[in-house]
Amino acid sequence: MNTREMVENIKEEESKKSLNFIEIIVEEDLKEGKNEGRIQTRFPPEPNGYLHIGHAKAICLDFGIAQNYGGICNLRFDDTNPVKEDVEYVDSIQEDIQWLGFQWKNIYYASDYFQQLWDLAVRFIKEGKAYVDEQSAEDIAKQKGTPTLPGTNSPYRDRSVEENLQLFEKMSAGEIAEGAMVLRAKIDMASSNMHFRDPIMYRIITSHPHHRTGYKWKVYPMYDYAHGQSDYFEGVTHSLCTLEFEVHRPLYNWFIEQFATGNYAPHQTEFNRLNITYMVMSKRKMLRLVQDGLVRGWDDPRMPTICGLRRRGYTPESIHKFIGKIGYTKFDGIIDISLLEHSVREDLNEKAIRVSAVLDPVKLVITNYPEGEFEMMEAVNNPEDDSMGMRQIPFAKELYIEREDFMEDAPKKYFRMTPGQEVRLKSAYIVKCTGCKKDENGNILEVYAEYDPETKSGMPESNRKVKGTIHWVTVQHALPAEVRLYDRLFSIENPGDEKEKDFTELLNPGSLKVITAYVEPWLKGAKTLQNFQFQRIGYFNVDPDSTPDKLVFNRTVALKDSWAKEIKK
RNA sequence: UGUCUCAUGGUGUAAUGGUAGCACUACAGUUUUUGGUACUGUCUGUCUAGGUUCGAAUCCUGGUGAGACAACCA
Repeated sequence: MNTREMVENIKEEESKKSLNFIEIIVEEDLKEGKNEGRIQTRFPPEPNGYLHIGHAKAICLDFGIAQNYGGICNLRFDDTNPVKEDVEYVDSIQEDIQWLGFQWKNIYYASDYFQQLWDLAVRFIKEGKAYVDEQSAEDIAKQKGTPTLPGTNSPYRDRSVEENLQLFEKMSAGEIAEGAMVLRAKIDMASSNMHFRDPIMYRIITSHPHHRTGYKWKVYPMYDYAHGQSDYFEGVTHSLCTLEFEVHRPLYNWFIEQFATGNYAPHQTEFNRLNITYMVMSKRKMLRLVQDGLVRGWDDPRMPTICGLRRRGYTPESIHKFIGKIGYTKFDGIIDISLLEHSVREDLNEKAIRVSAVLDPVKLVITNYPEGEFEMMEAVNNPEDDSMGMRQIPFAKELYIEREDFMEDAPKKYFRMTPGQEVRLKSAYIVKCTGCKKDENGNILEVYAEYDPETKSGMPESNRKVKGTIHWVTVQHALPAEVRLYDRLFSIENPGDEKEKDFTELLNPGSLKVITAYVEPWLKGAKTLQNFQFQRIGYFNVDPDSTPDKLVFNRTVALKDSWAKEIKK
């Protein structure tokens, strides 16, 4: 293929790649010359919890759009509610975004705009578009009506501008008790959109310090008021958020229209939020898992948090692959978890060193192998990638093999160790099983086999066709390691029951099993969070809990396993 | 008996009036120093009834179904 053809191919590939509906909107805006061809997005988390896989979807979009269309993406903390927020979360959010491989242009805080927002609120009051209400929260809720019934006006709705101004000043000065007054926008209590029924713009919070401004402010702006204005202040062109904010959009626009001048206005577009089968993904529930001690922390490998996934062994690339597969639409669906698991396998298959680890050991004695001797075998690190090289592993007379790799009376389709059958010991010799020793209850104590010295891996005779290959470690050299078998991410068995019952009752109870396994001796020096594939078992990484004396592995995900069914037949 | 939004195989997603395609799952086969990986194949789809059009998944109308909205949360 010549260069021109290659270029044509690439062009063709590019044109085949279909755009999602948001990219189409962006391209159209660009074509129409909106905002002078400027593209600006933001990722606006509230620092009240750790980022999870659902945020990764938003992050990939916010940062991705900016990257692909020559725009910028800022990180903005939506920190307008000091009751729930903390610097701990501010730090973890930054770490996780960077771990995913994204870098914001600027870092902003909604709290940076408190003065600006307050001044603007005063302007709203002066223009008769806002008023101070001193009813209780219950009364305000009652007057709000229901989605099918219009609301009624507050008795304080028609205060004079002067009085409103005075009261708002008092609220802001800390002279009014928390909950006693709020500032509301004066819109339409009969609107068919609940959010237009005089939404609250400011509430008093004096009981909690703000993580950045301390006790300086006594009143804090609400989301609907603060978010759109912040977007406007920053020059955001595309404000991307999830579907549940769809009904907020008219209000988002209304607030901006009240004061915006010129041609520029940010535009909100909503996409479907990420749902994965069985996965617990609400911040509230995740907080409970942490607080109730059901997990070891936000980075517990069963958590769907970014840091949990990282500790579990997920790579940033695997998460990108996953997000790339699910797409952005307006359809509120639920992704099968197998797509996520496939994405990690796909990535780790190319990166993880293959390692022998015996999880449920039974002793195999090579009866014709010299006593007390051992030799080093060369093992391929990764058959998918020669550049990952080879490693040396010891071989000796006494080995551990997987208990399930021996069957005394085997069915036809069983290709592993059974008396009279040849099997290959991975990277070593072909051996022929000769029998086993059992206790009085029929439990297998030892398995016996004879090796063929001509079949050492790499020698011509080793090319002999043998149906089965099994993994092994030597009794003498093998390293015991703690292996944490995480079934799945923390999951609920039956999401349908969620509303009826306490969700902690619905959690998958068997999601963590800790066992001791025997691994290749060189793993003692393995680095934390490094990924391995344990032959035929799954992908594992070295947990940060490991010490020089004790290796700890987490199972990232099991290998796709089709042979259990084969044997049944 | 409100407003907004959505509806393509089991799941997710393309086709932007012109051949319904891709991925996951499931199943079958080929290769293989692990039955993994890789490759090949099979099954399965436009919610419904009308209309516009030479032609509709796509546009229009009516049904049906699903989700969001009634926090001093974001």
